[in-house]
Amino acid sequence: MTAERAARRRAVPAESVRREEILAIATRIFADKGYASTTVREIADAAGILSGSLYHHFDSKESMLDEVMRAFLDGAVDRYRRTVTKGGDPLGVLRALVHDGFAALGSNPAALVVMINEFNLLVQSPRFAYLREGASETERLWAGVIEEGMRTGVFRSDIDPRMIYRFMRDTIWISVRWYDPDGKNTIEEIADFYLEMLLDGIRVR
Amino acid sequence: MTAERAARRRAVPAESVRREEILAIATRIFADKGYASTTVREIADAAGILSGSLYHHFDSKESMLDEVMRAFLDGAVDRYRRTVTKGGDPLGVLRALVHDGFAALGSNPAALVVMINEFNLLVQSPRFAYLREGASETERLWAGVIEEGMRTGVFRSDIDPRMIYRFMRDTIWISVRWYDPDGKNTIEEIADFYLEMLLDGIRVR
DNA sequence: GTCTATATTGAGATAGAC
DNA sequence: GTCTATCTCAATATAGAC
Repeated sequence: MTAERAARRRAVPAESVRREEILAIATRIFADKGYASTTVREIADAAGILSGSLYHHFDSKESMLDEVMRAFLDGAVDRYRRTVTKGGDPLGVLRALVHDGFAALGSNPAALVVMINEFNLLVQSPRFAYLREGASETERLWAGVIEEGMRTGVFRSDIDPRMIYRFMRDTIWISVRWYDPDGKNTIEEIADFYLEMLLDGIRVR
Repeated sequence: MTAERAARRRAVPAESVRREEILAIATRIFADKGYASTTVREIADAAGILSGSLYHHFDSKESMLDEVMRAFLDGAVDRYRRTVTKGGDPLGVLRALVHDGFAALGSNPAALVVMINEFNLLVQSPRFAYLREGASETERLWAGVIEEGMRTGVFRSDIDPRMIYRFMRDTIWISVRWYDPDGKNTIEEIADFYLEMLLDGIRVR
């Protein structure tokens, strides 16, 4: 009942296909120009309607951003949770997590660009507090696997596991800035290149 | 004479200490809130003056951003150029470049945050075309060293050198988001941790 | 679900006094 | 070098017709 009441508070049911179209358009423009520099008029233009008509679908410009971020973060954290719950040897689980991260990137690059660009600004606002929670849970899941690998002697333990986690998270996420879906490497190949580099390094021994 | 004429075209000589103070303040606020979401009134407030008075020092809000980015990028590229010109074995040069990158980060974290956050938006504007040139020269310098290392058999050559470069550049730059100048690790220590990870990997063999 | 028309606010920037 | 006062424009959002 709570969900039903929440849905009624919106301008229109969340399942509308038109709504999803507009949201995808908005995400792309947010990614290209930055959220603050995007005007509702631009979004409306790209959707082929007038700016006022947007407010039939959404409460505000901020609501659009909110939905995009929530959906993307939820999707990513879900993947990580499932992978860690499934369990296995730390090396295999870490490999799977890296592939999860790149898969989330590939599933909606524009949404990830927006999240990376706006994260620091948004976590300061109460409305976007869930971003901090999602980031915390992700760190717990990833760092836990790295620590277990250190305990069982699979990973070297002379570097702070949380620092390793941060370097990994940032490296994977930020690659969305140069990743080209139509380029010569698939997202899985890039994930494997990264894993090669991460696990064995670039030096010949 | 050209430089003198250019200086006169500005509102006030570029050497003014007050000017540099205001620029540092603006940089910090740009980094915290994003350039587009920062108002000239906020900058003026933080500087203890009224917004109109800013225009005695700067032509526009965009001019402030321009000066910050230009100074930071020039400083970084200068370091890289010097290091590569000095030469040496590829492994040593790459180590030095990584330390250069982290040193640039440490020299002005706020400016780097602004550059990372606004880069994609700004390179689209003619005024900020120099960003693209700086990025290109950096890529040429770094990728050249990596390629030489591959030729001489120091680095593995089964991964595209430009992909290695991108992963490295992004990983170093983006760490400014969690780097804490008052934290327990110095910027040199973080650089060494990163080099350990990059060169030999995290897997025990 | 979209349009017309408009209310309202807040932004960057300027002119001239001190 | 800063302040007072203000211009001008563009942005989000709303109300009601179709």
